[in-house]
Amino acid sequence: MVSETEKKIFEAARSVFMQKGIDGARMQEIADAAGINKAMLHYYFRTKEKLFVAIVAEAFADFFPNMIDIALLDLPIRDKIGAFIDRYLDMVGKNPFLPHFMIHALYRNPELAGEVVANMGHFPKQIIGLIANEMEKGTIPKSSPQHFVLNLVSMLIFPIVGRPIVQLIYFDNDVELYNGILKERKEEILKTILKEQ
Amino acid sequence: MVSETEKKIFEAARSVFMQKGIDGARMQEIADAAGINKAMLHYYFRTKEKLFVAIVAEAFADFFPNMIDIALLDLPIRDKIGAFIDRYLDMVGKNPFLPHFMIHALYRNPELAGEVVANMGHFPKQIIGLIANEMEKGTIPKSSPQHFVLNLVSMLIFPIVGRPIVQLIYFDNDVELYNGILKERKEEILKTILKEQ
DNA sequence: GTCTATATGGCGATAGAC
DNA sequence: GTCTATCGCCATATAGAC
Repeated sequence: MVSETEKKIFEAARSVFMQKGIDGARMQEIADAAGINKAMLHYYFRTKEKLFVAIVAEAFADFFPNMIDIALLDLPIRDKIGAFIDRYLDMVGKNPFLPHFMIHALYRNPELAGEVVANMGHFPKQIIGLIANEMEKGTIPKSSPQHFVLNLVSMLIFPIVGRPIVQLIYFDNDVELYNGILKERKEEILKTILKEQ
Repeated sequence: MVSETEKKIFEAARSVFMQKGIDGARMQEIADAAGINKAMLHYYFRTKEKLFVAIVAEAFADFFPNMIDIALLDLPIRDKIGAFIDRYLDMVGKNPFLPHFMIHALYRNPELAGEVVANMGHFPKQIIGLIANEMEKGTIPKSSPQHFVLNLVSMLIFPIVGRPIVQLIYFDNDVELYNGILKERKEEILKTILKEQ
């Protein structure tokens, strides 16, 4: 049983930690966002770090199941990869801070690897196996399944996490222009990894 | 004229800020790493923020000239892109924290965009122009030069900045295995963006 | 469970002797 | 220029009334 107060704290903490990380976040800011006082944060979560770990664990626990069930869809591989891209961009639309948060959290807190692994199930093996299978069938270009997946997620995620710098350097910090580029990414990624001319 | 002490402070600050960011860094830690006391940091740089901005500006000011002169080499485009990849991986070898630092610094401090732009010269336009030119010549597959460059830097940089999470999820946190993967990236990236089967 | 008030320590920054 | 000592503040965390 989870109280209303605990839920409000959790939502506020998610918002603040996602945007500022554990170092940049302030317990007072989380309390304000939750509409309660600082003492309640410690009553429910004891320490700032425990609260942060809970948010990280939730983020990863939500992420993998949300991505993996696409592998189960009965679709041609091109559509399946397209759905994978759509799903990711949809998650990012709902929470623009998620990609940077996941990367930065594990970058600065590698000791949280255990929390992450506990929540990812068979996600990686399923994805790699799926790709290897399609390569055998000849429906996608034969190469290393690991590199294929790495290429896919790189071209999908980097334009998001690197947005502030890429948008600035290559697109004069033009937000609308960059939004347009992002809309074109799906087709561009598919054409590139499937090596369509 | 820059004193020895100032140099030592700068090197220590670079090391600490690169690894921990401005929020995670402590002036005391920088002073210890420099082998001097906290008061000297403020004597030379007045505030933590000014010191941080100086480090960010230096990082970007070093980066672009180091990457752009490859465009001037008289090489076939495949070799030129290969040299671009080599140069980047070489920089990362010397400073593994650089990619994440550059992205995170601008992510959390977008107001530093001005510092960055001031130091990047004509880097972006030169790169895009070079690619557009090669597409006209037909030496690389015709598409959008912007997406081509975005694909290239994505496949190059994401496996570095996302290393903690990618290595964990797809490679069981096996450091040696992941080092091997990174060594294969150059050929893999070239084959993918040039759409070689 | 929820609040106010406070303990406790660490932070960036400065004063001032040398 | 370099140091020690310290200021003033703000952070996390707790005590204790209700």
